[in-house]
Formats: sequence, structure tokens, C-alpha cells
Amino acid sequence: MHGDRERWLAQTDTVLREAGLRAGPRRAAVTEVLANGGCLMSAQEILRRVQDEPELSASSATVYRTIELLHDHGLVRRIDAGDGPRYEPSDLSPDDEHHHVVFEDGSVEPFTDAELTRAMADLGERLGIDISSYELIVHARRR
Amino acid sequence: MHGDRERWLAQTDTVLREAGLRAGPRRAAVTEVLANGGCLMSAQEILRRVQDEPELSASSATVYRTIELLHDHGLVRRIDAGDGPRYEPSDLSPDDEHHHVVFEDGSVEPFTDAELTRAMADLGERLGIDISSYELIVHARRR
DNA sequence: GTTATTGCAAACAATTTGCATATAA
DNA sequence: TTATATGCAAATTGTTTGCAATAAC
Repeated sequence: MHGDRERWLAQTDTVLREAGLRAGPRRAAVTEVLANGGCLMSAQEILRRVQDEPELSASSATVYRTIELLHDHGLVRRIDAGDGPRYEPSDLSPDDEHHHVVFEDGSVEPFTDAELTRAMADLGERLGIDISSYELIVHARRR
Repeated sequence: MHGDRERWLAQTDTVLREAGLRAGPRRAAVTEVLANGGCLMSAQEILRRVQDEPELSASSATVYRTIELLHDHGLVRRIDAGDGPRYEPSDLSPDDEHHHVVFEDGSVEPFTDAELTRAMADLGERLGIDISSYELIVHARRR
């Protein structure tokens, strides 16, 4: 899918506006990086990439504040894959839900799996709890 | 199960000895805390609990070094459930593999689920990768 | 005009490292 | 005796916060 990126950016804009927040260039730079970057970026990675754009370079304070803001509004997903917290745009619909394979070299790939989704569907029932979300991290090596 | 604790301690001792390492009281205190403590303890929690024993109190440096050492030897599992990294004794056999539910109040409970295990069993096949381990974190509320 | 945005620098917290000493084998 | 274990304090890293200035609406 590709329009996803645009849709997420539009969604982000809408949500923040409705919350009475304003649109500044630094925050735009951060959302831009999140929308473009792959899965699971650390705050430091986002910071580095934002500062690579000499025009829009945002301070670390702004990067951290923006990530937190987006997370608070449900616009980014926060996942821990073994080192610190990492972030990525949250899936707009449950159908898009994806998980991650982390390879030995540290590279990450997203995946979806119908059988897994099926098994997870009524896990809540079996355990007697109300599942709001879940994250699966798979460590593997390529063949 | 209960002999698990003892078995893990014995296993830890064996592995470290075979690696040519020595048995000091501070390291013993850390493994003790890990063996007794529940799931997913942070380094700071381990540190606090170790220092609660006035006799054996270990320094933070030793606690961190010991955790790393145990992790390097596959004796502890490192998992991130939303805040920093957390640690617990690694399961000795694949049969014991367990996962975690994190509730809104931050409390954690381990669980196992046959159906999930089944779905995961050939996920590697479906994705064409060799899975070495995986971690599932479920966020939920109690009923 | 009012209120959110942003940077800067300081504060903070968690973790790591260097070095000297003590101790297990 | 020799390499590991350990503590202490300093250094490093990642993140948060206070405050003043700027800019969006």
C-alpha cells in the first residue's frame, strides 16, 4: 500500500487541529520523518533524520515533545524490540495491523499472518480479559 | 511448577562455571533476586531488591554487569513491555515458554496458550525464516 | 491578543566505564 | 599467583523540564 502515508499525514493533521493545536514547521518535519521512515524508529533516529534536513532541523526537545504528543493522540505506536522504545505511525485500520521480525543484523521487517490473527482473535476470551492491543516481536535469521 | 527456580539456579551456576567464571556473593545475590522475583523486573528493581539485603548489597555497577553477563549466556530473557528493558530467568525448556499480559495499572501476568503456540509453531515456515525466539506482549484490562 | 510552538541550556535518570582493590580457584 | 569479581566515582547517554522568545490563528 502507498496512499497509507498520505492518509496518515492527513489524519495526523486533522486530529491535532481538532485538539486545538497549531501547525508548526518543526513538528511537520517530525511527522514527515515518521511517515517516510520504515518501522520502529528510535527517538534518536528520528532526531538524526530530522536534523539532516538543514532547513527544518528541529531541536531534540521538540522531537521528544512531538513524539510524545503524537503518541498521546494515538497517532504513533510505541514498541520495544529489545533496545529502547521505538515508534512508527499507528495503523489506521485494524486490518492493517502488522508485526515485526528482527533479524540478527538488527534489520526489521513487518509482516502479517492470517493464522496468527485467528489465534489472537479469541485469546482474550480464553484468558478472560479484554485485549486492547498486542505486540509480537519475532527474532529470526534469514534462510 | 516450583523446582523451576532451583533448576534455573543450578543451570546458571553450571553455565558460568563452564565459562571459566567464578562464584562471588554479589552475583549470587543478583541471581537470587532474579530467581525469586516475578516476571519482568527492571534493572532498577533488581538493584533495589539486592540492596534491601544489607548483608549482600551489591553496587549498581555489579548489578548491571551481572544482568548483562547472564543475558549474554542466555540465562535471562530481556523483554520490553512499554517502559525500559526488563529481565526474567529464561525458560529452560521450550515447553515452559510463556508470554505476558500487561494491565492498565502496570501489573504483569504470565500466560501460556496452546492455540497461540500452535499458530506460532509454523509461522517460520509460512514466512520463510528461522525463528529463534519471540515475545508477545498483550495489553488488556481485567473483566 | 491569546495561546501554542520552539530552542536553549540546565537538570535528571539510567547505564557504562576506568581504575584500584579484594578475592576465588 | 593469576584472572575474575567488585566498588567507587566519573563519564556517557538518553530524556525531560524551565524559561524566554517566536509565531500561528
